[in-house]
Amino acid sequence: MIHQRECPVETLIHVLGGKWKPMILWHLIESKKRFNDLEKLIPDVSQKMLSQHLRDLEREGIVDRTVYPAIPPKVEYSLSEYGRTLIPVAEVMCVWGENHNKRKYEEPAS
Amino acid sequence: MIHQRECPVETLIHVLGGKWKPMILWHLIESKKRFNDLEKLIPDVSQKMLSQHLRDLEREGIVDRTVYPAIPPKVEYSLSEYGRTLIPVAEVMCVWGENHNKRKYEEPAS
DNA sequence: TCATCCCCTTACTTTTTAGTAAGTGCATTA
DNA sequence: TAATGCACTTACTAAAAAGTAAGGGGATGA
Repeated sequence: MIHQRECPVETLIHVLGGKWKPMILWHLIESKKRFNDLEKLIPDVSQKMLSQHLRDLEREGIVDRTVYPAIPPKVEYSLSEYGRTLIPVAEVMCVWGENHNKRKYEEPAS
Repeated sequence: MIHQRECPVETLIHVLGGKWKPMILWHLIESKKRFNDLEKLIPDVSQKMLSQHLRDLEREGIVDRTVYPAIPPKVEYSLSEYGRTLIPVAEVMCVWGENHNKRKYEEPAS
């Protein structure tokens, strides 16, 4: 039975690969956030992209969305239990990325 | 001194994020390959994308390109020493990605 | 009464990425 | 003489991702 639609590395890249997704997750690691909070924390993101990426992450099970029936609306986004399994992966990626940036921008002559 | 142009997770995604890059690297882990070999190993890639991705990876220092002055031309691509530092990162990504694919395609009811 | 707050969605445009098809150069092979 | 092999590049088209701007709905505060 073949269920694997793509290379697993690509799968992860697809999950994390939106322009703002790493930033969104970064902020959600710290604590749950409201839509408005994320807008302020990620100054250049548009509402459209923020909601699109949040929906993507929700669909993948990474992010939980909690709606409080109130007016004005209140919605909270948080990293799901499953989403937390991404943290160590992101850390490894981060270390490599940091080193790569250093290599590119700090030691161009090496 | 601020040299960091982007979030390091994005940096890595950018390096690995072309449609065929993970596949290219996967094949180069095993052994060096010629352009032609890669074309055969990755059946759906076009020559244009293959050479573009190889040039990207070369520019980032991941892949070494060796030209043998012969006719017909002979060019070999291999993972650089530096490129090998990506292997453990890719492994971690792979494990998460495999699990995610399983979750999506094998246990949709959970 | 009007603006404000919150959490979005929709329509449209621009930018980025990928795909398609054809062409290049030179030696060897048929 | 013509086709083949290798490693590409170029011009053009299509598809995907992102950006921009505007709207909506209903309570609350000025």
